[in-house]
Amino acid sequence: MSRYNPSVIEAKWRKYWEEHKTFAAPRLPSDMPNNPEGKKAYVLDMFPYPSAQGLHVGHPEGYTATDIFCRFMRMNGYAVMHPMGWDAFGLPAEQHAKKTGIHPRITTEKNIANFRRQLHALGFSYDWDREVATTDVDYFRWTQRIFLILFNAWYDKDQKKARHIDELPIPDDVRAEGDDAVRRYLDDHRLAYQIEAPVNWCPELGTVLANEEVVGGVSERGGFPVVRMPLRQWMLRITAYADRLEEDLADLDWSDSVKALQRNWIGRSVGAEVDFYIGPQEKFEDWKTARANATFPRKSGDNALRVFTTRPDTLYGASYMVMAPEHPYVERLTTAEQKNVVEEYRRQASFKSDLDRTDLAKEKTGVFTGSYAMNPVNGAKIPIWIADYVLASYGSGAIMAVPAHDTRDFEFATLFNLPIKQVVAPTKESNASSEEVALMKTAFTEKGVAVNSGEFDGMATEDFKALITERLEKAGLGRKTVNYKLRDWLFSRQHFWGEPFPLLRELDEEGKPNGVVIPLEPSELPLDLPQGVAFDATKHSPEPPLENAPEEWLYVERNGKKYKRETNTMPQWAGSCWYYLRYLDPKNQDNFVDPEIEKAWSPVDLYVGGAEHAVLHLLYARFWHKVLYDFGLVSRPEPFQRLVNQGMILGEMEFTGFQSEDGAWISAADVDVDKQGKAVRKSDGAPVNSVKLAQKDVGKSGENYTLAEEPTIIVLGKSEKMSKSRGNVINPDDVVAQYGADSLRLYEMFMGPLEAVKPWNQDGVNGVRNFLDRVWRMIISQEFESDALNDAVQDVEPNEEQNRILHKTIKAVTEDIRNLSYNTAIARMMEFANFFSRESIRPKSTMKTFVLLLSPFAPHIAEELWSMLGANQTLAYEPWPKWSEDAIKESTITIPVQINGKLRARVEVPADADAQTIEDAALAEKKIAELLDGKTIVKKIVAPGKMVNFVVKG
RNA sequence: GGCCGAGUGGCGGAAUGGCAGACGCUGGGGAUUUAAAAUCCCCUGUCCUUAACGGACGUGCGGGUUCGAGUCCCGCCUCGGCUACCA
Repeated sequence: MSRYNPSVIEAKWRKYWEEHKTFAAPRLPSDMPNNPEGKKAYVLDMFPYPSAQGLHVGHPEGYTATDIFCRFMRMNGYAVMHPMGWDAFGLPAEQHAKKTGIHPRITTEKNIANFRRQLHALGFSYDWDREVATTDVDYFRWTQRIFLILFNAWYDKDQKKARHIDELPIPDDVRAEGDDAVRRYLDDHRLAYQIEAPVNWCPELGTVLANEEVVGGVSERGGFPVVRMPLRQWMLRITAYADRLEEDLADLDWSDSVKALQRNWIGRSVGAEVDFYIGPQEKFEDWKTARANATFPRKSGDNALRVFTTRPDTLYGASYMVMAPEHPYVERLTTAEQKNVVEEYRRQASFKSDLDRTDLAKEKTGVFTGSYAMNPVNGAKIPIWIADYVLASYGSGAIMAVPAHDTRDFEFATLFNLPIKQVVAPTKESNASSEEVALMKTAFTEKGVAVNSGEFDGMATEDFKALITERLEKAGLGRKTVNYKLRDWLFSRQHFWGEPFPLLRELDEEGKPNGVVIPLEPSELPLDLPQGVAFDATKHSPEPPLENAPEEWLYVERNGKKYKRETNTMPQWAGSCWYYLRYLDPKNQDNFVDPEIEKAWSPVDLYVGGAEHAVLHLLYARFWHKVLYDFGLVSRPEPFQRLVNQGMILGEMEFTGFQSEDGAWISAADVDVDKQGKAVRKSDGAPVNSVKLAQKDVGKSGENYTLAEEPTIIVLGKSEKMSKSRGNVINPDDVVAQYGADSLRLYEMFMGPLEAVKPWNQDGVNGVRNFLDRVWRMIISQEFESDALNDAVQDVEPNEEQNRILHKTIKAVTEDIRNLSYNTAIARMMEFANFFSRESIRPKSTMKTFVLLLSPFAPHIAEELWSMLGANQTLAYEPWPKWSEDAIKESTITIPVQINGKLRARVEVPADADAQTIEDAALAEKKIAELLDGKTIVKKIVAPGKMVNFVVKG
């Protein structure tokens, strides 16, 4: 074997690693030989959804990055936990079942087998004995167990932690009402609770869709109509953890941008709740007196409409109020004259999807209820409207509108001719033009100084906010409140292919659920999905498919009572909320993870995955983890210490030119897109054809790409997301077949920084393959069918220069791996290979060290070269090479000499030369002397070891 | 609209405030070869200039700080991602 042949050596080494269980992680880090203090690295990839399409080049990007890190850490003596598994529940398998009748489990297992084969082919150092799939009954048994923990928990706001529901104090008045009231009270406080919530039902697809699967009122896939209808749903009380989820971000090694994303999503805002009086006008003063003698009530009561505002300082400017169309007070507050319009408006609003309602392009809408409220601070009588720009699900579902200082209210008030009253004046520091503000041309939303606010005039916004909140609180009219954008988590899906809820719903004599829900005992788990459920493509109701489960599964009798199983299933997120724990102890039959093992390996030291999971998955998993933490089931409050998002890999750069019907080129600058999304000529709207161009036909002029032949014709050059429809998808299997897995791994890491978005370039794969070929030739003899080392590889000590280059390479590669700067690490190794390929004597020890450096990146070729260099076992646990600073030091260095900051010459000086020596050398340089002749040196800057700069005059 | 990120050769990209463009791709030239593949060597930011040399300009735009700015500060522009009436 004289030529580098990846297909042979890659298969060989994969087999070796598998047979020797080279990458098996020990039960505990300290179980590993020579690791008494239990140094460990838990390195985790976001596990994939095993789609029918198979692996995509985006997957190996993150997986290679973590694999390199793992291999590096092993060689540094760490016990490494590096598992892989499958996030295998999901709608595609269920849709496939509807079309073909094939059970989702069969489809899923087939897809997993394909993914597993593809990942194996890339030589990742996973401990495959720890593989889990969220669809395994033995796995979701514990997902169900954790759900029971949530179900049996309430959140104690004082202790700021979850506690068992048995410890929830029951108020006396509730207890007095009897067992049923107590039961309802408990259910209202559980971390898992039920509500009626609208779902997106798509009759055509026969399924309920998530909000993100509905675009513009139709399904994302297929474009079928979607209707919203209320359905009983399970919710998880993630909002109880909002503050902790936000605060605990501080200690995590995550990028600021992901932290910011999570903070925005949680959306904490501090403000005040304020009650506006809506009772009979003559009783206003009585009401105020009553309120002043009591504390601010938990609920507003029938005589008041509660609002949330972050700007209580603008209370004097409230000129109307708005309720969400779904607000419970709407009916009561609608007068007889307004009844018809209000009802019609509510009906229209109910048809609109969340997306339609938030379509900002659209004008605001709303109707007057006919009623008025009284401003608690000045008794002003203001009209109450309903409008869908106010959301029922945020704050109290109603607002006080201050059009002078809120852009949305301003728009609405302008449209409906409602009064606009200025109560905040801009200061000198304000960005807004005071002229525009004075002319009421725009809302002034910044901080400023109070005006038209009675006794508070002249106060700065922040001071006024604090003061008025305090006054309102004393008067029983309001209180300081914190609100979150984060909503509770809708945790049920009307799908078959998900974890069944371990819950039973009690039935009354007529066989209807009576509202009592009891959990299964842990000993009754797992609750598997039933056999023999027909996959019906023509489902006519949004009821869950499990409603059609066989009766022996669906109905249960217990203590003489009849129960029906919960037929909703859990969302796909559920399984991914805790998989990192199961990997640690995947076969445990008594617990989801042994606490000793959990404690030893936690937390995940490095977690790598796509940015699309920066919010939901990570927030949900952190939430579950904190619940487990509150119950002492995990040892740390946060699961993922360091997080890195790999950037997306785009398709190859594509050039597009435009031609008119007669074949004449049209510059892209003269092409427009018409309403149908078709390209047309700007001047006359004539149709235009897009033509794909080869790179050689394209040139560049200034900022623009142009036709090489006709530089006046501008063409478009762009890299797009890979997609089947665009036809620019790269299949990793093909790349492996053509170049080898090591080349694919190396290329993906060489493309650029891990976190950057980068376009694919097939020639680049060829480039790294050339590098591996060169490394091979550097060490292995090129003689036909020879297995020998290259004659240049000899058992000698490296000379000084060779040694310096070796140590520089060790240092650079080591530091780059620590920073995950793999692209530059590879560049340094290329320089090494370029240098040593030209050396006629290549010390064997140097070659061996280099092979170790290369091994995390290209493990197959490295193992092969390692064995050719004389080893008889894997290099996976060889000590990582160390560098010596002394070896790197050069005796002389070249220093740039600048005059007025411009490079004019270079001088050679001893590496440790002091400032004076360097200055003298610079002044002695012929060219510098010439340039300085006749000039006055105003200043000399000498940075020893770096540079010299003379500032001159004249 | 808000938040985040990015603008450096033909392309991907490199550069603790100190020699801009490492490394790779592409393109060009040469060596080797009967020829090709493979391999090896040289050149490859723009402009001016030379026999050789040499010089000017150059990191999206405009300012600033500094002896010195791709890097720091202020103001813009463009592109990408996320988010979207959250009171």
